[in-house]
Amino acid sequence: MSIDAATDLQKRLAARVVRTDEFGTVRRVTGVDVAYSTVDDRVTCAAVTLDADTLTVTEIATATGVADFPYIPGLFSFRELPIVLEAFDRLSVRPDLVVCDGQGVAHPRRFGLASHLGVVRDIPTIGCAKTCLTGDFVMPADERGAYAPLIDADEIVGSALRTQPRVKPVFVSTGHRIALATAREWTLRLTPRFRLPETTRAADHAVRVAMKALTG
DNA sequence: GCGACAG
DNA sequence: ATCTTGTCGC
Repeated sequence: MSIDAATDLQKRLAARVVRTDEFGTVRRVTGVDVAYSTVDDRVTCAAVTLDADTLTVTEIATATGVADFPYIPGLFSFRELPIVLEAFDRLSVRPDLVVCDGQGVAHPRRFGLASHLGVVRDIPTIGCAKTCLTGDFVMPADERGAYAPLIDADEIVGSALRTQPRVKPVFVSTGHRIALATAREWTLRLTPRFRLPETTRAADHAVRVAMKALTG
């Protein structure tokens, strides 16, 4: 896939993103994360499902492959989505919500990894990134739950959300089938103790374990 | 042209 | 993303 073709595809698929709540009771929430090998060109993804009430792990699925698309800011999903889909599709139970380690519509063409995954699998997704890709924001107050709008081209595309006091905010945005305010609520619900959502932490941990099993 | 730039 | 030990704190 060429840069131009990927960009064109994003523009077309971005029109399918739904930014309002379109889901019922959330019983299971899945986190996905990808890790890169240092010894070869393989990438591994872990999709870890948690019980939404207890935040305990109920299922782990992993997949390993080769990343053929380069890392280009703005075209990130073309690099990670293939392996993410492989791991996600191995889950025996379809989750009600997915949290991605990356942006949703807080993206130059409003189509980050979370939106891409949400649209191609038609599932509610949240983008929760550790750093900002595009847009401007003022630093939210230093208290859990404080947030500031992330604005790009005069449009609110996400929120800089403080999940814990004295830590940097995370960048939350609609992935697919969820409103921004609801995405913030779920992010807070998933961060009772740490900066990042338990889903992301569980996926990060699982992918490291899987990666180490391949390497040593 | 210059600076910015998810993981 | 990854290269990377110890160390501070609950």
